[in-house]
Amino acid sequence: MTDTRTEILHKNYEAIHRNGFQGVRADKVVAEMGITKGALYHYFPNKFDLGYAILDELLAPHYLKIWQPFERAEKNFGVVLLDVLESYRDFAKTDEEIKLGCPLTNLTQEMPPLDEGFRKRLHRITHQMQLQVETGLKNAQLAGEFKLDFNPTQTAFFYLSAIEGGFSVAKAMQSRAAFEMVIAQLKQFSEGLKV
Amino acid sequence: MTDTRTEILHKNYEAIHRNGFQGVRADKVVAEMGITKGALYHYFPNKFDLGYAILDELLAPHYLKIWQPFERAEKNFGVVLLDVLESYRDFAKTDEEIKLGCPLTNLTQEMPPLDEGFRKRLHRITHQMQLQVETGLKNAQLAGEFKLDFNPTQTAFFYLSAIEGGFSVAKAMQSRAAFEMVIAQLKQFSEGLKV
DNA sequence: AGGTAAACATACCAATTAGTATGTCAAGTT
DNA sequence: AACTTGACATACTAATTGGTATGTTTACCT
Repeated sequence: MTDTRTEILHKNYEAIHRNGFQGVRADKVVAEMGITKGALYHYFPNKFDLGYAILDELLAPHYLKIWQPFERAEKNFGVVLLDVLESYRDFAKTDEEIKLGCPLTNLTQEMPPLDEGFRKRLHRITHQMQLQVETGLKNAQLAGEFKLDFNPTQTAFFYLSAIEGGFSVAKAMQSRAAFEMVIAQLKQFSEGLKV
Repeated sequence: MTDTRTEILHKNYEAIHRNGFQGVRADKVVAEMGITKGALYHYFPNKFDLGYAILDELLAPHYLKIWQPFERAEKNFGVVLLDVLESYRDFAKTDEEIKLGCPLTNLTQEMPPLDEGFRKRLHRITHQMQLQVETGLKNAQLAGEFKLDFNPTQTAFFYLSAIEGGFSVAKAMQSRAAFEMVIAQLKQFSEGLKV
């Protein structure tokens, strides 16, 4: 059995994913675990710090890990891309996950205007993801994979946008097929970049 | 001076855009207008119906109008695309608007798991937007603009995803430049589709 | 054995929330 | 002139919220 703090983090992460941060009643979440507010406020001073911990300890590591393969891309850029896209597909493999959408995007829509702590953290995670892709693209370009006139920074933003956007549109449409189509198009797009 | 109901709609729309639906205190919003809850509940039976009215009367018409040019696209597809992208840029022309993000995406992340009425409406709006793009792409294809092997449905989803995703990433990064980069890439992508 | 601190539980509270019940007033309608 | 109706305002409530103050228990340390 996992320790209480970790379980509080995970259960509240799920609740946030389902209801949004503002929709979560943190004490009800822990009550469903069979414990009380006492435990919650023992480990976290308040609701926002609980949210920060979820971002720092769960979300950030998870997303950085998904995009990590890019950092080691060179000649094999195409394979790496397929890897990452596969991770994302795994990430949203059930219909329910499609309906809930991307946790990062969810929070990015909800929180930045409301809280500075969330804003900074979401900014940093997104920035790091973008850098990971950009690094991969640059390495691949140096390795001669891509045309020389292409712009790695722009392309990195485009990859991020298309994937996160695809996740979002799939949520709106409640259709995994929509997400798959975006992935297919993204692969095609990447082929077009090759030298 | 505009009538009270319309003003309630607009002011609450802004509040939702800023705080999310769950974050809006509808009575405070009308209080800032100088009126009271009496007026609010006179025109709308409850908070959700107010939300529905905002979707039906403000958001849906707005988005459908933005994407409408596609429905008349043929040989001029490139021009039409520039038109729509320009509308989007207009839509997010201030830094503040970038920071708040796309109202449609915001609500799409927040509401569908919480309420069926929102879910259906957001689904329908997105679906209609996708159809508009798809129609344009098909017409352009028939007019000989595109390669025959391309898939209009997939491409329509891709356009939507990239644009909405670009908006979302720009919000996370608090950078209009990020949005501009995605738009630039999308234009380039479209060039590649041409015959 | 006595003391201390971590890990919770219990009981409570002040503020806020959506929503309601009732009242008022001006503009038509008959 | 009496009556109705639409357009609000005022005052209230029941439920919920995040958060706190105060136990209690168990493990550990000396």
